Amino acid sequence: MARRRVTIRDVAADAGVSVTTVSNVLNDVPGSRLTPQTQGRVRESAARLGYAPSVLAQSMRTRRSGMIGLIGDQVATTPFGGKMILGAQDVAKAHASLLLVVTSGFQREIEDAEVDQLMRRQVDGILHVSMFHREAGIPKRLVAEPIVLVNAFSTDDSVTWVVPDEVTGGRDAAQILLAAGHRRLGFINNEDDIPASRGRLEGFAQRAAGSGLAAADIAVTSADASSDGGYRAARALLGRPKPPTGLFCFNDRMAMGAYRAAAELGLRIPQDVSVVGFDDQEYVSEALHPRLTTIALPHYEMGAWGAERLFERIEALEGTGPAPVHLRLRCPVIHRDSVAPPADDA
Amino acid sequence: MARRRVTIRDVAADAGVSVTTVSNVLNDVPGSRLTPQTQGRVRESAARLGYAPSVLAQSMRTRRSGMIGLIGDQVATTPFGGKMILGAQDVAKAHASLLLVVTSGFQREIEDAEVDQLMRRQVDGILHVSMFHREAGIPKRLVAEPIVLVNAFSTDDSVTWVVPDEVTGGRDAAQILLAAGHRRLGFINNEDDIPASRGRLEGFAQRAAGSGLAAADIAVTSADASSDGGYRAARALLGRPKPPTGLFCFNDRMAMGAYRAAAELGLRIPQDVSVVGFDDQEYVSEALHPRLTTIALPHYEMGAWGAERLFERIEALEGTGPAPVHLRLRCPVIHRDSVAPPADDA
DNA sequence: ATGAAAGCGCTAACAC
DNA sequence: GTGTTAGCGCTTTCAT
Repeated sequence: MARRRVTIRDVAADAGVSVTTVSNVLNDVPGSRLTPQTQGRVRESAARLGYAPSVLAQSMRTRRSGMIGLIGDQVATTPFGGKMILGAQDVAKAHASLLLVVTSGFQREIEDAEVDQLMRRQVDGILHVSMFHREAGIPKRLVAEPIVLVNAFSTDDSVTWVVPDEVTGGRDAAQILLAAGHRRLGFINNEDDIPASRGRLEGFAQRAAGSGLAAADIAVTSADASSDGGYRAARALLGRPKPPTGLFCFNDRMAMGAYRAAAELGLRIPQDVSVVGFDDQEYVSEALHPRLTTIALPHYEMGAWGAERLFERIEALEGTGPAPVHLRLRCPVIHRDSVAPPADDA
Repeated sequence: MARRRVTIRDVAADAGVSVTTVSNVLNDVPGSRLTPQTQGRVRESAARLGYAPSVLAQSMRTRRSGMIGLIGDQVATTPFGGKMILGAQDVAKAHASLLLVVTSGFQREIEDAEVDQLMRRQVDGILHVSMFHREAGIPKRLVAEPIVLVNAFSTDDSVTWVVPDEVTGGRDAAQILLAAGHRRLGFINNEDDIPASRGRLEGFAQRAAGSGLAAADIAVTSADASSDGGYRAARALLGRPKPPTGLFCFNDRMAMGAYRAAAELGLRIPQDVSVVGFDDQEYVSEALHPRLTTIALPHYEMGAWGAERLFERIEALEGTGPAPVHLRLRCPVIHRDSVAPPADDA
């Protein structure tokens, strides 16, 4: 991008005014009273010359780069990561900012180096986004800088973060099944002990217990969070003497396995078993047949909310910004075709 | 990120030398002969003070921002887009550069505005990446700037681009089936007339015809490129009197539908029908049962290759860069479990 | 109502 | 071997 740029000087010369004036009219600076004629002349020159201010030079003076850094563990590669990026990007755009995206790949060393890069480029703030809901420490150099955690939380209360509300999600899943009339529920959880599995279980168990169901009618198992894991667990669960008629799966992929298990057992969905997934994963929940009823993760919203909070802190420049906020964002229920009332003889 | 930065001046003062010396040491400038002692002192001061040069200031002087712009139609959101970004990012990193990612959402107006943003920020070059293989015009303001098209081609020969080699992919798909011994082939194509559907068909037809099969034994249909579309087409195809034993689907999602059709028809995969997909879409090709044999799209590689070419052009600064190159990148075959020899009585 | 000039942090001629 | 200095393109006091 070498070609000689048009600078503010060129415009000034062309309009026969000083650079100050050009700057003042183009940024319509509050205190300055320019005659309409001058303004007109300047704008006309700028337009005719195709002048576009150098953001670099501006940043240098104003000490605001108009960029926010987005550092993710792997975020760019994952289908969900993209949504968070998009949310952040849209908000950044509204604040005349751009996103500088870097990836750390979970390694602290790389993360530090990337953070370094971002700082050297004077980003105005940092969005630290995680691929999956987890706890995250923030690099020591970043405390005191504007930063917000997206899809991750911190035990350090001074940092702002947003995560999905897994508990309510689990509760909603149970509720969908209960509302359809199911009296024997099953939950196939992820065997990894992570916030998502813990939260979804908590919500599910809470709601199920609160429904007056006998403990024997609430089955919880866990398996590898994959299609195969879901298949095996569902196979076992649905093969029991009095199998659940309403099945909640930790995620859509496990639900995919459950579909296969049901088919092999001669069980139709939703006539014989109802299934609820989680994640609303593109190309799977829609592609399954029947289309999967599921709970969506609010990725776009988390990205957008995080960016919004970040700009708040940035724009409270120098001053003491707003107090840190922690948000558990509601996971929307997506009703599709995999839930129906249980068969009468169930 | 307001906090007073350590500048080169601070280091110079601390080390008792001039800023030039600091600059020379830290960038180990070729022509300059510094005593080891000076070097040591400077480095020590820099380290102790935690000095990190301002990339902004550097860019201003050197007229290189160390950033490349990545503009995508929707790229950040899609699972494949992430891979391209990652490829580009890795290469950028190797060139001490960062990616400025913007999204145009297919609207020319927005694209122009975003490009504008990028230019104003003095990106060193632009990667124009498409969500799916297509033809793309490049914004008029960008001719003459370093730019390369990723996953898109241009009829304008002066621009460098890279796309997947769909034809060879289609040929490979046919080859997999043929090699397994199938003598009745079917291809469920995407009904949209796009480079991917055209190319895959061309390759498939070519190879199939070259195998000596009777035209009657080569069935080609097309449908909506979704799970449902695949289902319907497969249902029709496999329901024929002498159905194909080897089925190639335009993409993995259609293959997903074909699995369902086969199941309903009482056909086992791969014993009764072999299936080959395309795209190697995460979470679907692996999650299907049996795991889907497919042709992968080289997204990461396209991103990386494109970035590499871009840096070539950028680094051939001012001089006449290398001639534009056009590449059709081979799509790797992923052998999994959905292909087997046809049953003897087939 | 407009302009001169300082300076943001750095690099690169050019002196010494 | 090392230092002085002039910008890169812009914003912002402070004069006038």
